[in-house]
Amino acid sequence: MLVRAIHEAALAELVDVGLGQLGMEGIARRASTAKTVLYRRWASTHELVLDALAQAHPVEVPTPAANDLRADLVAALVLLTDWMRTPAAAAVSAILAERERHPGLVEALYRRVFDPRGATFTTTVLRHYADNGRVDARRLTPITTQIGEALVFKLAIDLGRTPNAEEVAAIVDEALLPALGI
Amino acid sequence: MLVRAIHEAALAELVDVGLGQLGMEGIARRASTAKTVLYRRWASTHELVLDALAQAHPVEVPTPAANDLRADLVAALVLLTDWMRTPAAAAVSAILAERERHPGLVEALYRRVFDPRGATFTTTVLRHYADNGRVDARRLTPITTQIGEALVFKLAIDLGRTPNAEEVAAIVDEALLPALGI
DNA sequence: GTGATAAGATACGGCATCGTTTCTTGAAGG
DNA sequence: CCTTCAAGAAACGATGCCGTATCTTATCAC
Repeated sequence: MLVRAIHEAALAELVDVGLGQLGMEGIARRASTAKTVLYRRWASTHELVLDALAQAHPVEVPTPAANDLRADLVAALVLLTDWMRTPAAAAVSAILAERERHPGLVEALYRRVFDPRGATFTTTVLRHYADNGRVDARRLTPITTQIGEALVFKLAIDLGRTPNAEEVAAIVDEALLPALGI
Repeated sequence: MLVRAIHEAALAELVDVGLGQLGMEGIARRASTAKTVLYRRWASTHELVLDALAQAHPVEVPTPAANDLRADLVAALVLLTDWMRTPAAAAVSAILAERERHPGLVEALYRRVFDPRGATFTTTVLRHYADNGRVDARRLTPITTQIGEALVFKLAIDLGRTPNAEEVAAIVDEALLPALGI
């Protein structure tokens, strides 16, 4: 489908040249179409990108097994790293990087893409175990629920690549579980 | 001094328009000088920005008191949040955001600005206490030494502002100290 | 006072993108 | 077969940045 090709081209172009250099001309080139076609449908590159992200494959949701906290946490964070390797994630990070310069775009991104998709990765797991009494609910603070994601992001920045399964396991063992009192 | 004004203008312009839109023309406008002056000294906007960052005020170094681990960790992270509020930090984040698109620039940034400045914030403190035997040295892994910084960055992203002293203290109490076995 | 140097202003041709307009091509539906 | 509508191609004037060249002005050293 034409629209699908344009969506993919928009995200790929965004990742390649960055939000600051993103233009209809470049997207049209990459999609092998004419920019007339783009202007007929979208008023700006920002709207086009938001549309592309809204149509992108949704993120998988962790399904806790309820009897192995450590494995469920690792699985949730591996889901996160898997998503981080998708083109959509690269596009999202290119947008979030420019939060200061385009606050409206970031806000629209949350409203149209993220908010309709519930909670974050480890939070889903942690709430599940807290409901079962296997984790002290008082330990679930705005800090502790972010440890896993925070370290995944930090390692991704420092290493220049997304953490692998062993590194994710180390995050769970060395940082997350201790903070839960385990 | 003229060069100083140009350096400040370069960083301010970078933060305002982003690395993708950064141009000599804009920097010259902001510094109230002529393009000619810039081209006489610097070959590209990237070199100019690197120069500006190398000249920027260096980051303060934590000085552990050696008898209060918690207070020293909080102080180290507060130093980090203080630095994050400087124009230089905003410029650095604008550059790191485009790591994928300008790897050479990021590499030069590390080589010319960061590497000459030793270790990170909490690491300095943690190594100090490990040397004194007050912290189990085996607990100092590539993961645990990054917990503080990782959560400061994550909170900064999620909140859209740099964490305050109470939030930093919560990071230390709820995540960092437990991971150290305390 | 004179000479040297850099700041600063202006203009240049070249080029790319902007958003729009016009026209051609092509495929589907009746 | 023929009509219709969107895709696609090409060109438009406008704008702005590129990097350079030219010329004037201001500030020093001597």
